[in-house]
Amino acid sequence: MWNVDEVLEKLKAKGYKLTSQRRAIIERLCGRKDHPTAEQLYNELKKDYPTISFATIYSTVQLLAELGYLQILTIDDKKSHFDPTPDMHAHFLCQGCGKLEDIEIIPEEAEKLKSLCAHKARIIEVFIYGLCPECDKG
Amino acid sequence: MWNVDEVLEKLKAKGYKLTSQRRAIIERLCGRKDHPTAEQLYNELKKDYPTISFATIYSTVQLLAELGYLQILTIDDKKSHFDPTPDMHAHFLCQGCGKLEDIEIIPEEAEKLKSLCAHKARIIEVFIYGLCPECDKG
DNA sequence: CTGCGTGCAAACTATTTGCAGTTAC
DNA sequence: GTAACTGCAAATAGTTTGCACGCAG
Repeated sequence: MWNVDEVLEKLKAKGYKLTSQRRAIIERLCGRKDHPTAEQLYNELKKDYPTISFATIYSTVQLLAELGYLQILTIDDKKSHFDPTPDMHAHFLCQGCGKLEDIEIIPEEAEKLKSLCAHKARIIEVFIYGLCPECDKG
Repeated sequence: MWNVDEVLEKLKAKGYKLTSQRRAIIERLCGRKDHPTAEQLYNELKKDYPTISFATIYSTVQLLAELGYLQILTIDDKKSHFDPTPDMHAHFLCQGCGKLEDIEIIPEEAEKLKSLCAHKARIIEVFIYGLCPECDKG
């Protein structure tokens, strides 16, 4: 898992400006295990940055995705979820309650998946749809 | 791979009406190896059904997804692609040219993926993003 | 000082929805 | 006959964009 300074270094090295908004977004994402949407981030950041905008959030998040620090998940067809954990894992979406969870993939398995594809694979995503134990009961 | 009659039977059995539009959409999807978008289907169907609407296409496609005859792919964050092939396989999206390809997964591998998840898995999707050989060259 | 980044609002676009007319059964 | 389906148009909502201002380097 990356830390804030590491990402800021990289941004500087690539010639991007270190604005307070970018810092705030990176701090907000650092170490998270959940998968916030743009709206969620916006609401959280608004407390400290009342004027922050969706434009800034989307642009920063795209920047982080390009640098490999997060993935923009399209598992939910309504909105994007941001996943700041770079090591490969699968995602489970409960079709009952909409809960989104991480599922571990052993590295060996991940390697096999990568080798499936003759082309140069940059990113692999595994999405599993189903019912979580609670929704399965009801 | 399913055939048209099989799907029509199932619809009838479930109490859905067999309209000419549904028939046309199912016929149009049967045996396809590509992954058309709603717009693509719309343009193709317009030739025989000049009054067909997106509402009908979307609703029929959702119905087919519920019955397990196709998957609605969210690999492309702009629009949905419909995949009428029910056997499990991965999808590759070229980030250069946007080309969408099937990647085979051996059944054994698919089973392993399913067992990753403690919950009841209905659908598994594997999306691989990268560059196709042509785009990788340039 | 210079240009990248931000914030606002407007634009965009794929998909969904309401409703009146139509059709399968 | 009647409930389900269709087609149109309008609504929806997440994301993107244009532009003027502000701030980092």
